[in-house]
Amino acid sequence: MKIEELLKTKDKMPESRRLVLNLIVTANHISELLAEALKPFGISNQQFNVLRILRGQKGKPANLSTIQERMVSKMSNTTRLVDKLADKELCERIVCPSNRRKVEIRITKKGLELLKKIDPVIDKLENDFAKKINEKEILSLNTNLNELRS
Amino acid sequence: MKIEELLKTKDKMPESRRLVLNLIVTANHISELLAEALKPFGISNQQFNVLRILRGQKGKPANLSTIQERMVSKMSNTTRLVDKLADKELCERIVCPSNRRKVEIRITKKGLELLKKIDPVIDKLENDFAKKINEKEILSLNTNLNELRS
DNA sequence: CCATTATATTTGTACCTACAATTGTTGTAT
DNA sequence: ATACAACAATTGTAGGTACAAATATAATGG
Repeated sequence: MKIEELLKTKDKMPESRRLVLNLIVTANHISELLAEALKPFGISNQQFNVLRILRGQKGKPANLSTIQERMVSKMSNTTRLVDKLADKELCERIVCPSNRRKVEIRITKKGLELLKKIDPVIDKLENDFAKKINEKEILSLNTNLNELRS
Repeated sequence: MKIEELLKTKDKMPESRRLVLNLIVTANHISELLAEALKPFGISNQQFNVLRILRGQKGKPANLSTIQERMVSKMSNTTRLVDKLADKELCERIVCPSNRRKVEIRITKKGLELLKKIDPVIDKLENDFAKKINEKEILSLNTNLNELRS
C-alpha cells in the first residue's frame, strides 16, 4: 500500500519525505511482526537480539559495552536488560576476574535451547518478509540502505 | 557502512536477515536525526507528527482516532500525547458538540508558527538524507518498501 | 605511593508506552 | 422507554527507556 494511503494524507509529498516515512513505517511493521513472533517465547526483540549476540560469541564471554555496540537498536540501559535475561536464567553474569570493572556475560544452556526453538520461526518470518521482492531488489535495497547511513 | 561491520558480527547472514536488520538500523538512524533536529524546538518526533497531521486538516478539527490512524508510528496513548501538545498550547481540544464521545482537536496559531519554523529544518534534513542515493534509486526504494508491507 | 583521570557498570529518576479496564455517550432492538 | 451493545476517549498500572549522577575499579603521572 502506498504511504499516502496508509497515512491517509491527501497532499502529495516530496520523494525524500516519502522515503523517510516509508522507512520508518516499514521498520515499525517488521519490528511488530518480530515482537509478535517472539511473544510466545516470552522475550522482547531487544532481549532476542542480545541472546543472539551472546551466542555469536561462541563460548567467549561478552561484556556490557560489547553487547551495547552490537545491538541493532542501541539503548542506554543494557544493564537492566541483561538483568531480565539473567532472571530467566537465559544468561549468566560474573565479574571479570582480570578486570573487576567488567562483567562477563554468557548465554546459558537454557538460553541456547530457547534460541534453537526460536530460530526456525524467525528465519521463516524474515524469509516471508523479504520474498515479497525479488532477489536482485533485495540486494539493491541493502546497498541503498547502507548508503543512506553514510 | 555494511551492516555486518556496524553490528560487528563475523558470521555472514542470509540476505533476508540483512534486509531486516538494515531496515531497522536505518530507520533508527533517521529517527535519531529527526529527534535531534526537533530537540531545540522542544517537541518529540511523535508530537511533531501529530502537529503536521493537525495542520493537514486545514482548519477542520481532528479527533483522536483520526490522528491515531494517520500517525507514522501508531501508539496506544494518543490522549496523553495530545495532552502534552495542549499543555504547550500548540493545540486545543474541545468536546465535539454533535457527538460528545469525540473530541475536536485543532492546531493553534502558536502551533502553526512553530511548524513554520521547523519546516525548513526538517526539509533540509530529509533532503540531505535522501540525496545520498540518486533519484531513480529513491523511487525504486520507495516502491520496494511499499511491497514489503503488503 | 597518592592524587587524578579514565573506564565499566550500576542506579536514581522522570518520563514514555502498552495494555487492560473504566467512563461517558450514542445507537439499536425489543 | 429500557436494556444492551458499540463507540470514543480516558485512566490505572506495570514495565520500558533515556539521561545524568554515582559507584567501583584500574591506569597513569608526579
